[in-house]
Amino acid sequence: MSPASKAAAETAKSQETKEKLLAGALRTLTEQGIAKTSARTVAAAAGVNQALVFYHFGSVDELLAAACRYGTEQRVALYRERLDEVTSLAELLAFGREMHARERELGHVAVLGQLLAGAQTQPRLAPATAAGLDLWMAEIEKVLARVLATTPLGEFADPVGLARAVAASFVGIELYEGVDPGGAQRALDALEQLTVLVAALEELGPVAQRAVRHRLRRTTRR
Amino acid sequence: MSPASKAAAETAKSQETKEKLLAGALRTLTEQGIAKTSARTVAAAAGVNQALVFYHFGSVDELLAAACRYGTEQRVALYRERLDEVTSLAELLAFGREMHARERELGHVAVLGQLLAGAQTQPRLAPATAAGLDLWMAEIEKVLARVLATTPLGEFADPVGLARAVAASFVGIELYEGVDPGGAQRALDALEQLTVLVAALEELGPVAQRAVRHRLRRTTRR
DNA sequence: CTTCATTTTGAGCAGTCGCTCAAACATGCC
DNA sequence: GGCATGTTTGAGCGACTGCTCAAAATGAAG
Repeated sequence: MSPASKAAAETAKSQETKEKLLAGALRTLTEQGIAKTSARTVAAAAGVNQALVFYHFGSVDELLAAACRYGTEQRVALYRERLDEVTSLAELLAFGREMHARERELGHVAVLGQLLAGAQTQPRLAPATAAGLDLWMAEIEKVLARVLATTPLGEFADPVGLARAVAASFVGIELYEGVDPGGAQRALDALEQLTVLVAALEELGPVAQRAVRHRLRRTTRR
Repeated sequence: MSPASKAAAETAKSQETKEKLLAGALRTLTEQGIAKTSARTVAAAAGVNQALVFYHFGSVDELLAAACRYGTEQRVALYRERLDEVTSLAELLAFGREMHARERELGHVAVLGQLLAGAQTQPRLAPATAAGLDLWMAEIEKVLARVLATTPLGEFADPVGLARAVAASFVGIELYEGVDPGGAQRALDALEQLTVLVAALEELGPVAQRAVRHRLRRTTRR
């Protein structure tokens, strides 16, 4: 019986092979890229027969979609407790630096980048990629909402939109790092400097803050 | 004689076919994605024989590299004079919005995204992609340097790093737009709001500015 | 018209792709 | 043991890939 038709009744053996394939897919996606990620290469990385890809997942695209969710869930679970401790912009920046350094080794963001690029022209990949990103979004939103609540001008910021911007920009810079590592580092430094500038507003006196607030309200009123 | 060996002596006919192939490559890359961009599909889009790809460019990768530079040069030339008129942050934002809307139709940024993702695992694509992006970087740097010079706290910003950040983030958000258009729009809105906040600093009095400057100097001194 | 370099063509090669399938294997129930 | 269920395997199909090549078409110089 093909597991694609019946969602229930997953034996332990089946689940084990599935996870081998998922891990193999992530490894292949990271190390060889989506161009060289095929049923055969993934199966080889997982140490199983290539026909199992279709037995357990139905198609390569569905395997990749499942791998995207699988990998993202792993990462989010890995970072969640640390993320929950973040309450200030400075802590968020520190966390971002740490995560970037770790992800550069592990290459999971590159996986999201590969899938995002692939989804542009293969609509089947889009839902899974969006879902994988949404897992990140939800976490970032929570942290941003918390951090913004403690910022004097935070009321003008949109945590949802900012979370999207942060995640998407992060993927873009990660991709850029592949062709120009030095330039990408400089981009990150510049963004951090910009964030510090925004954070500096916290130390402004009430008069100056009111001036900024006025300006913001004026431009927000479209 | 294969044009790959001799750079000079390009007849008019040869150049015409080359440009057909370059335009075909851009169209295919935009409409079908890098996954379905092959010698045959590009040649079909260009209306010529597929063997000409190898006669004129030597390989598919070199054709894509040339197409990246070709397309980017076209776009930069298209926007340069308008970019030269930009002198303030507000004008830069307006230009960004206009360019984003136009590129969303034409899809050239998506081409850069496709190549950027492809370059992660196909090192041959990396130099051309980086070069194509550098053409943008140079223009953005010039504008940013001009805009920052008129901003009170601009001395703390790095035009080179910011140009990288802007371009890379733009590509990331453009890719994200493919899987979640609404989210991408919200991301852009949030970034614009953030920029407005920075711009609001221009209206601060000298005392408040000195406070921000002090804070910046302290964190910059690592 | 002949000559000759340049450009174009269609056929073809070796390799990879997603996917299918019948047959072998494993495992627990009677 | 027989039997049924679920899992794994290797071979193979048609389609596509990058690329080569001999032959045909082109067009300017003599």
